Amino acid sequence: MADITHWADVIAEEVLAKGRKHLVATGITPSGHIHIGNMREVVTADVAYRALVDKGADAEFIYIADTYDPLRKVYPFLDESYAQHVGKPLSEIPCPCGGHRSYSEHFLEPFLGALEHLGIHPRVYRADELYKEGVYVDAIKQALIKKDEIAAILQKLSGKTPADTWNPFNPICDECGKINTTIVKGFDLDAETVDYECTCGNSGTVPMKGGGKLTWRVDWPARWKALGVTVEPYGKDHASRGGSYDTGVAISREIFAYEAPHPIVYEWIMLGKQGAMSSSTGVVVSIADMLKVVPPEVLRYLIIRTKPEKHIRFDPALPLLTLVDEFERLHSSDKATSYDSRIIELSHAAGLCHTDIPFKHMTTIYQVAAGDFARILDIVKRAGYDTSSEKCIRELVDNVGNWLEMYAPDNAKFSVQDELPVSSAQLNDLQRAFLSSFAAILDRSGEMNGEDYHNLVYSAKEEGSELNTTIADALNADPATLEVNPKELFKAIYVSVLGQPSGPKAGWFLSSLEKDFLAQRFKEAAEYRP
RNA sequence: GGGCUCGUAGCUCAGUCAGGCAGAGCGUCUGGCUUUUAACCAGACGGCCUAGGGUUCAAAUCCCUACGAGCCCGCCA
Repeated sequence: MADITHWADVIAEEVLAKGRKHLVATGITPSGHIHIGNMREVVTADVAYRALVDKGADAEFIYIADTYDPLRKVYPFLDESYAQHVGKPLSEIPCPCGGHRSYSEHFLEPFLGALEHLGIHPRVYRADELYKEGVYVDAIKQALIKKDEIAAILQKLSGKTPADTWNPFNPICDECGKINTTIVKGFDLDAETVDYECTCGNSGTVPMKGGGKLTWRVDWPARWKALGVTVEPYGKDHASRGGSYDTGVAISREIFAYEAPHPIVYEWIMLGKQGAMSSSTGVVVSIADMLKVVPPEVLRYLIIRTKPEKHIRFDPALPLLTLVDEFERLHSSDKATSYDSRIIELSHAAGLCHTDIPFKHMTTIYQVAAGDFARILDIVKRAGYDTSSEKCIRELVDNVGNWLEMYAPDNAKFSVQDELPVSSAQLNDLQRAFLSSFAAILDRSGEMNGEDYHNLVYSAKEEGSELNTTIADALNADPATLEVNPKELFKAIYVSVLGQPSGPKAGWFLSSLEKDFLAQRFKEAAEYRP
């Protein structure tokens, strides 16, 4: 097999063939909790951007929050009082929680936090600010002048005739504040103003600067031109023939004399067995929810390893562990192909937290420490992991804790019992002898790591070993005929500590607990005879 | 009614851009081993690359058609 080129590098090569200077853009409307499909959009854009930079392009990456779009309806998560705000630009509506300066900011802030989390650092623009600063004024003039041409393009490509009163510019009414109830009556290119009438009965004049917004199908190409966008990913909803990319290409070329950006069409992310994520079916996972359980690198990996035009299936239960394992294995593998390495490299973007603690191991540590961060940190230190970045460990701990709570199957869970479990009464003589001998050795030994514990348990069946000899003495048995099944020994450990017959991999598990606690507990269990 | 994308091992998918012996991980099976909340090591099995046609010395790859799956579009991102 010849060397495989990662899709991001393929895109970068195609784009570079058109020129060296590039602007990768992505945009999302913060009308509600930002959807996971949008995560794919920004990760895709970020990766394309990084690939371009890696190839020596003079590239920039921007994110535009469409804060000037009107609120479409009172979403289920909104109070009924929001009915009065339907039709107003999101940036001009009060925040649902009262803690942000506007409605759009309420949803934008956590999303920007998520971007930071994922190591994605675009220059952020807010559409309302761009309009208010006048960035769109030239495009607005062109659109107003060439209204009929635009209408003709829309009609030709999308097949529907715009209404007589249709206009590419939607003024914001001074009176009711709405943007979707106004009709343009005239404009003045020198004064840079637009006259309108509103269905609320008001009429007036607004400045082109911040007085309204271009309709979506015109806004998009206007933005390409105004900002110089050359690469942009978008969901397949825009990719239909006659869809907004199609009309955007034509409007951009014919009205604004600007070549449309290189398209990257991406597919949706499907959730587990529930199928496509969609707000109408209620199958929705917010980015915040996703980041609660998935380390950011793994989420990037999930998206980066799959070509944009393919569905991604994401299952947050056990398959998540497989995904994390796969990532970690690839990450530390020395026989990864150049293709694998490239995927890891792109997943592990600059500014992203990375610890060397396996997710799976953390599920054990977390439960041993009952979620207490200070104790977790102690255990992690004792296990010899890198603890230089407490922040990274904190993130992993939060992911694991949330995963255990939200998605982990029961058989992945356990809890260390504060008191000796009563089920210890069932232990047989061999198990008791083992526990007391084990405890005695622990008392005398220094710190032990996972492998030490593992080896120590197995030494019980080796004739002549300290543990074997002690057990034989305790039972008054001949070491030569002593039958020791390690399985029973493990069971004794789990029963006395967890009150259940099985548990996490013993080495890791025991080394996560305090040695003195173990010695004490094993002694109690060995002597417990109700 | 139109359109977009996908179809490769039991599962999840690389490989298609740029044609050159059919690939990985997981699962399964076999052997080894110190059984651990999906142990580890070694190996094997596993494919009419959805179907049919075309181009070519050569097709999973390019072209046409059909079928299957998912989704989008009627100015509302």
